This record gives sequence, C-alpha cells and structure tokens, in this order.
Amino acid sequence: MLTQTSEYALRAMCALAARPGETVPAAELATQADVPQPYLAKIMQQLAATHFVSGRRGIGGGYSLAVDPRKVTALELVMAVGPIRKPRTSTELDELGDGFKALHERLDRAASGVLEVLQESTIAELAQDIGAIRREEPVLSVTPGKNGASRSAAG
Amino acid sequence: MLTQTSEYALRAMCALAARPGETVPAAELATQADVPQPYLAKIMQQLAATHFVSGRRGIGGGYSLAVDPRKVTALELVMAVGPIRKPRTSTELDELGDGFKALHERLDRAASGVLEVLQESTIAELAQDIGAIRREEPVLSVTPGKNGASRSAAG
DNA sequence: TTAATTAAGGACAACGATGTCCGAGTGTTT
DNA sequence: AAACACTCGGACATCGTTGTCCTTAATTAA
Repeated sequence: MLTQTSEYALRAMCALAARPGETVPAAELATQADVPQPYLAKIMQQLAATHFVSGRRGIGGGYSLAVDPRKVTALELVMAVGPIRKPRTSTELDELGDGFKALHERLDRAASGVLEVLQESTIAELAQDIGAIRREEPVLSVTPGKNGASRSAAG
Repeated sequence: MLTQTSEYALRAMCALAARPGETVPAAELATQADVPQPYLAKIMQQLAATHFVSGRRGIGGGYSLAVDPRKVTALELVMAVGPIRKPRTSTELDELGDGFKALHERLDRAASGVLEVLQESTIAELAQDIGAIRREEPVLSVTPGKNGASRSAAG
C-alpha cells in the first residue's frame, strides 16, 4: 500500500518545505530526511519530472519547492512517486461473486482509511514541526584545513 | 502494507472456513477464491507450516481447517504469510529527530487503522457470507464418463 | 577557457513478492 | 506387494521495487 519510496518522498518534501525559497542540495536533504543519498536523488528526479520541485545544477544548485505546500496533499505526492493501490470498485466486487463481500468490504475500508489520511494532510501540515532541524549545522565542509576547520559542533 | 498474498490467504481461508470439517483440495480452493492455482498451493504451504490448516496428501486429500475460525483474526493470518509493516514505536521516532513527528504520526495512524480492522475481524466473521458459493457446482470432473461423476454437491 | 560543483539520466545489483514447475508422500486398485 | 492416481511440499523462474554506481549535462567561480 504505502511503499518505502513514498515515505522517503514525503520526508524529503517536508524537509524542503521547511526551507521556503531556499535551494537545497539533494545530499543535504538526504541527511536531514535520513534517506540513502543515491536513492533520494532518484526520487527527487521523479518529483522534478512531476513539477513538485525544480532542480538547479551547478554550484549553489539543488532542489527548491515548485508548488505551494499548503495546496499539495500527501496523497498527490505519493501518487507521483508510484502508483497507490486503490480500493476496489463495486463493479469489481461483483466479478468475484458475492461470497467475499464481508472480506472485501473490510479490506477496502482499511485501504480507504489510509487514502483519507493522506488526502487530508497537506505538505505544509506535515512539515509544521520541522525547523528544529535547522538548529543543527546543515552540512559540514570536509575540505581539510586551509582556512582552519571551524567545525566545533557542540556550540 | 497489505500484499496480494495477504488477500489471497484471506480469501482461501474464508473459503475453507465455509466448509467446516471438510478436506478441500488446493485446486478447488483456488477456483473458489479466484487465486492462481500454483500460487495458492504455495500460500497453503505457509498456512500449513504455521498450523492454521493441515494438509493431507493422496486421494481424498487436501486442506482442512486446523484452528477455530472464530478465534483467529485476519491479522494473525496476514502475519503468517508475510511480515506486516507495523507502525513505529515512539523510541524509533526519537531516533530520527523530532522534526518529522507530524508526518510519522499520521502515517502510523493510517497503518494502525489497517491493523485494527484486521485485528477486529475474525475469519468466521469474514466468511459469514460464504455459502452462497456452495450453490454453484464446485468443480466439474473433466474425466470423460467412465463411472459417471457422482459428486453432485447440491444435496 | 578551465576547473569545480551539482543535478539528470541510465545501467547495474540485491531483494522480496509473485508465479510455475517437478519430486515426495499418501491412498486406491490389482 | 506392486503399480498407479492423486495431492502436498519444496525447488526453480519471473517481475517489480529498492538501492547503488557511473556517465553526462548544466551552472558557477577562477
């Protein structure tokens, strides 16, 4: 029903929604969203192809939001990265015969519950608690010395 | 979340629960539950290994219920054929940082909804409507004539 | 222009879910 | 007992998802 990719996409999108206007590299998003970096890159590609984010290459590049997070639901995002298993139509139920009505009713009700939760949740709502992660240093420059490593994290 | 195998297992188990005491071949269950025959065989194996059903080989063999359908929940059955994705514990939520609380709360709520539906449904309840399928001829013996098909089920 | 940085895109590997097949075991018949 | 028919049980193949890697393209700084 809900795949791993779905959750990765939601986390990354929320992390991005917490930085409105900013262009964030995929590597940084992967760190904040706790997603394998190469795989998140793949997911971000899909989100860029479906115009949820826009990617910019080169120095200072990265991904930035291309939509209003208050108007995009979690369901739309999940559908963008992969087809979601929708509950059966009543027509399909008839095909199987009437014997499994009780079973299919319950299964479909469970599936509908998941869809509703996703439908009712906007990206902005899901990302509302984020911002706490901004307290930490985003990414540490690993270039050795030169101007002196100022990476004492415990501030 | 809920895999195809889960649904197959539930349908087959319901079909079996509608024939208490009987030993039904996997092929017949596959027909009634509308599941690919060779694949259902594999699922029935798992259900036999987990002692939900007991298999008997040879002529007149098949599968029979090994549990009380009123005391087995759909959740137990689903877990028997494959691990189900359970909601995160609050401890795991802390590991990821506090930023994604709202997101994970909703996702877990959706997952919990599915679990609850499965938990609240016993096999007996799900199979209550079955029996209608017994009106139809179960499987037609395709062996031509000889001693004549004496297996007219409609008594 | 050259070098550095970053996304875009495709090829490849690993894994589980799904689907198919053949051998082992059981009962019937001779 | 031996041969045979029937059915389960485990091994094999296929497919999509998940995850990694490498090459290419675009953008910026020097």
